[in-house]
Amino acid sequence: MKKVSSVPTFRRNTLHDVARLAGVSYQTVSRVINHHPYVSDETRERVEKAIIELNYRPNRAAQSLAGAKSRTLAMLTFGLNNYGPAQMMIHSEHASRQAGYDLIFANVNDAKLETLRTAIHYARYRDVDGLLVITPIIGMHEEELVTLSGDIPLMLIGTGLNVNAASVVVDQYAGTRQVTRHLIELGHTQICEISGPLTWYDALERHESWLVTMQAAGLTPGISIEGNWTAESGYLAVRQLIKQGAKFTALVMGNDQMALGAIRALHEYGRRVPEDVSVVGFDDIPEASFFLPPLTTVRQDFDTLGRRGIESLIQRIHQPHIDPKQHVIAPQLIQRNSTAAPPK
Amino acid sequence: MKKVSSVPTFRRNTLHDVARLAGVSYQTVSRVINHHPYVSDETRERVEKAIIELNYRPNRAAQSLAGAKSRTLAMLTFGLNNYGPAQMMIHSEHASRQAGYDLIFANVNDAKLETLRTAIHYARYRDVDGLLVITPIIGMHEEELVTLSGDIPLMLIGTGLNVNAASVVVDQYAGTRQVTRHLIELGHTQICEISGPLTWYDALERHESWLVTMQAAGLTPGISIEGNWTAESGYLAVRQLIKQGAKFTALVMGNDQMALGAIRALHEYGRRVPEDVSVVGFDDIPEASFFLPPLTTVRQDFDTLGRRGIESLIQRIHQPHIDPKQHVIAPQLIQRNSTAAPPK
DNA sequence: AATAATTATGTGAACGTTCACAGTAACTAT
DNA sequence: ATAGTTACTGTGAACGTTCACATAATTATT
Repeated sequence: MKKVSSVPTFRRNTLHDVARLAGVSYQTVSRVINHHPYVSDETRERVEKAIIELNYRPNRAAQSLAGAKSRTLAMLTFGLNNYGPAQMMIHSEHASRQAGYDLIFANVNDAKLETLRTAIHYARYRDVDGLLVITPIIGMHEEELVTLSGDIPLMLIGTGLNVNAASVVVDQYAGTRQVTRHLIELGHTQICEISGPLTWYDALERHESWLVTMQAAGLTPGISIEGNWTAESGYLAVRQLIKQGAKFTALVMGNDQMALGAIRALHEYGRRVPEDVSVVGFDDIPEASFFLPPLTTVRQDFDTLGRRGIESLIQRIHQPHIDPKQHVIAPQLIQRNSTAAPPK
Repeated sequence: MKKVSSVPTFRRNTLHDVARLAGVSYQTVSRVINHHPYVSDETRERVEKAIIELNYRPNRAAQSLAGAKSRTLAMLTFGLNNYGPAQMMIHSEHASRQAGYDLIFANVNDAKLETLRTAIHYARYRDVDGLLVITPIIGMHEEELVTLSGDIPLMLIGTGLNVNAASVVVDQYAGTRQVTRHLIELGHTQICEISGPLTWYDALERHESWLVTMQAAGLTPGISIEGNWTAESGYLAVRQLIKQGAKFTALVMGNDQMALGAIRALHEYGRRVPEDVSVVGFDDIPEASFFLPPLTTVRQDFDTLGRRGIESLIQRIHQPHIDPKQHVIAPQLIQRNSTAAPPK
């Protein structure tokens, strides 16, 4: 004899069930759900009671099919392996759910137009109400994204400053300016930089900011080497710097991981941080304060970035006619012990 | 005069459009999409051509509403701030999409039954085909989850060993056994442990494994302190250990971040790693090889964990009658330079 | 050769919701 | 009193798909 499943079959309650219990029509229930005006207080209360009693929740598929909002947002992510994008995603999910929206993800592995086109097309068929795209690298076809998304409200996160689209970004210039000035004020004049990959907005903007800040202070920028965000690339770059006999008393690193690699390389060559060389990072990952020594860095508030992105997107959904605006978030210098005055 | 939007309205192609172009009924198109038998090769080809020409993609909402599979999986995550859960999520997303499923996320902030009930209820209304739940902590009500999920195939990730449900886990016992034996073989006899929070399976199993391995080698386990996965907790715990005069030549840390904190604490007290004290971590985060010194640790393959989770879930969807099975993934000892023979 | 089984295609209904419209009752202004 | 609003509620159709069933064409079986 076959074993019969004892799992109770899930009976979905519908508008009609609620309507029956409340003694109204299904349409009235729909109105209550969607906060329409023109429902009497008395009726609303009765319906709300029935909704709670039946533990009713609207079927998203039906809502979506009936031409209403799908209450779903799509997020296209790029570079999820990196701390920044991953953090943005986590915080976006949170903000999204809090606002009553579902969030579906699609991670994009390259920035080819065709890949993006497919991803957006997919989102359209999903009937999403809005689109959040993490565009950290240059050449992610921002203009085409705007075109492709068509009538779906679009929001970019972590894109370049002054990109002409609705977006939320951190002011990388300001971050690097602060940290570079900090080094200059300590008395450093020989400052090298190991940047992130210059195909990334963040890296390019930090690099430019470092150059500009140095020049504004009347200093000659030291050597700059391009890394790839990993600790290893920071390690290798600093070794290279030392091998080729570069003179420096401070290093501006592309991010915290690269700073970690730099510290290790310096250690191997017997250069103490911060006594011989000052090192600064970027991001303020949770571990940064436990490096040897604790790292001076720039905090990017990914929490705010993700949350603001979602909030602005939802606002755009409700008020599509307001002109796209770029929200700029200020980063914050975090002084710890990896920076000090240069040796005499 | 009102400005007219120049955005071309997105005209969704439907089954009927494809049917018209191919000269068949909509039902036949549906059959082709769903790989039903009983479609002649000639017809199938014609329909497939029409699908490509119109760039047709089925509307998920309609499919879902019509009672078919939704081709959507839901993932309930817990502790996304931690490296492990975040990695699992990223890799699950990837595997999921590769298999043609959408993945929606819901992060759960506590393990209360009520919270879980809400999350699952939500997934049910979403008509998901399967449910993937990250259950890293003890008391996440695994049995209730099985009940609550009812007829929706359920898969747990990162839960306890020997939990009686379909699941994918890493063998934490084996990991800690390897790393502890490694220390013992180097000659250490005084080994302390700073564990992760013992409400987590991973932490508890590693703790037990450390105890058992020590005893099996005829050694008395040193002091054990409970931390909370953060570098800070590792730092504080080691300071406490030193202050209370504990004798140890090796430390088994709950994870890599905690190991980082431990190294810093030891450094502050002038104890060298590994000459005076050996330190081991767990996870093998990307930065681990750039710690000072590079960290000996245990690699957990989160890639495989996430991918296997999705694959097994999809398999369960297709073959629901196969008994739930626990997949165990072996971790791997990674020897670097934070371990050495104890001082004489 | 007739019947049954298999293959191939089509038709109507249903899923659970919103939209457009049609009412009715109550209140306001003439 | 009468028409004109305004507030509230209800009815039928539609969204794009799959399911259950019906039918037509072909092949297998007796």
